[in-house]
Amino acid sequence: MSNLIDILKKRGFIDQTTHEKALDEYLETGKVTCYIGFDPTASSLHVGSLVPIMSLAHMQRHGHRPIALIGGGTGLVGDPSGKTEMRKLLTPEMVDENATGIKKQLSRFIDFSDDKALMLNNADWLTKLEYIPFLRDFGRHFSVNRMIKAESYKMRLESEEGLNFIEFNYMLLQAYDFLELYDHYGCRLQMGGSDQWGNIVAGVELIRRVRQETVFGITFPLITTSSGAKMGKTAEGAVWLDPNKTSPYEYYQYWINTDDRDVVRFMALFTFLPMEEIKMLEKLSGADLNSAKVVLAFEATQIAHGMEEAIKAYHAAGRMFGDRVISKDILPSSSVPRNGFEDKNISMKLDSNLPGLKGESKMTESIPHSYMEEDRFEEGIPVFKLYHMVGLVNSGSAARRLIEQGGAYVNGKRLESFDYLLTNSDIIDLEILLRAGKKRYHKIKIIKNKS
RNA sequence: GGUGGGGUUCCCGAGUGGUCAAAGGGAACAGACUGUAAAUCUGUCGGCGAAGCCUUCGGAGGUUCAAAUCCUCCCCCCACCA
Repeated sequence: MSNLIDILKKRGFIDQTTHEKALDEYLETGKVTCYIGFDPTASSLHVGSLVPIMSLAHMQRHGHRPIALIGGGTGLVGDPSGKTEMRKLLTPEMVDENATGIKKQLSRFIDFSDDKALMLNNADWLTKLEYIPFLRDFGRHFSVNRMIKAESYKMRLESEEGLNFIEFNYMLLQAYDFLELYDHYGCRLQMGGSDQWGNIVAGVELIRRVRQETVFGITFPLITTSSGAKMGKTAEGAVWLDPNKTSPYEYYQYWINTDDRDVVRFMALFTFLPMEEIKMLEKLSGADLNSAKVVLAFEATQIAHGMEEAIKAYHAAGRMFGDRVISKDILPSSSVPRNGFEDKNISMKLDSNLPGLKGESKMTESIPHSYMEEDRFEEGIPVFKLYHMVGLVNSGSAARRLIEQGGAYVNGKRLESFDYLLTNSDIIDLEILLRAGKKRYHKIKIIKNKS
């Protein structure tokens, strides 16, 4: 009854499956092995990859063995599926480097100890393939007539840019991956984004042809925000899972800014909270949803960056935007602090985790910040330059615009002129708080000069 | 290899000698309204301490008082033909 497919379906993970009935039965047979491929196109995964990651985590939680397959080999070719443009070819060095980063991140979501999950790299077998034997053994099973009809190639076939041969090969390689994992790890289920359907089916058919066995595929829907944007994109670019590329505070903020219409859907996809509780959120509307967004942000941050970082981000947000009391009735399973700063237990817990620092001072570090020496303010610094320096805007011109449009605040006070001179008198408790627009903050921490 | 069509600011896309930092749209940013939401309206949207100046229209040269626009060579993409 609590079949995994049902659960994934309810949480919104499933777009299509191959032979659903047989797949259902297969998943009931006990511990099964499934895999998803990850492209090593960057040194970090981002929010857009969260659906596959979470689905592997769900698999593991239900006693199955996930394989995260790093596409070190396929990354050398580049998947054209659903892409309007050809991807830049990666060098082997880049692929290796990126694979390392990705591995680290996946470990936060999936437990790789004791072979409870595996991390493999298809470079291990793909780079050893020999052209002629490969063509003879596997190429003959692929119909070009069929391939060019595949939805995943369609966009490129119809585009100006076209599709070149190396990319056209991609499908064969991914199909071969599946076969390899089937042969060596008994893996009979491949999952992936909806753009992977063609590649997955190619693998299913290859295995049927060369091994006379049935294997399965599941695709996830492409997750977009209600405003139509791809998941995980902001003006600054992707929202990364690597805390050095996107800080936990920014990560938390990303989720806080979720569209009202997406809260329930995202909660189901990106947290592990029980569906019964998530369902209850449907009753909320208007500003009440903001409490739910706090829980969403907290849970998502906790999963990706750990409890400490989640709590820090939560408190930082509370200081900047005001604390929000979250009723116990909302998502009771969440361990989110529910009373803002009043929650003594949380504060104490935090203190004990951070030896040598008082909870509060450590917490503020969550907000983007930088350090400057006190004597730089002796003669004063033009405020628009400072905005540029700390990266709140991309140029002096942008800073001027921001200030002239009334979007810049220093220590909570709106700036009147772009060339206001910041001096010692603007330093409060060794800090200067810069704000750009409604919700971007940057804190300058002053380093006292030894006199 | 041949023929034709293309490469414009973040993206799409107009512009065929000066009035072009380059129409229009999208994205983005700011303000107002709000709930750190959406929608809407308004403004901004290459750089420079901003007067004016500097850099930009695939790349390198050239013609011209003046080039995104004309000429030469090169690179890349697409279509058809081989």
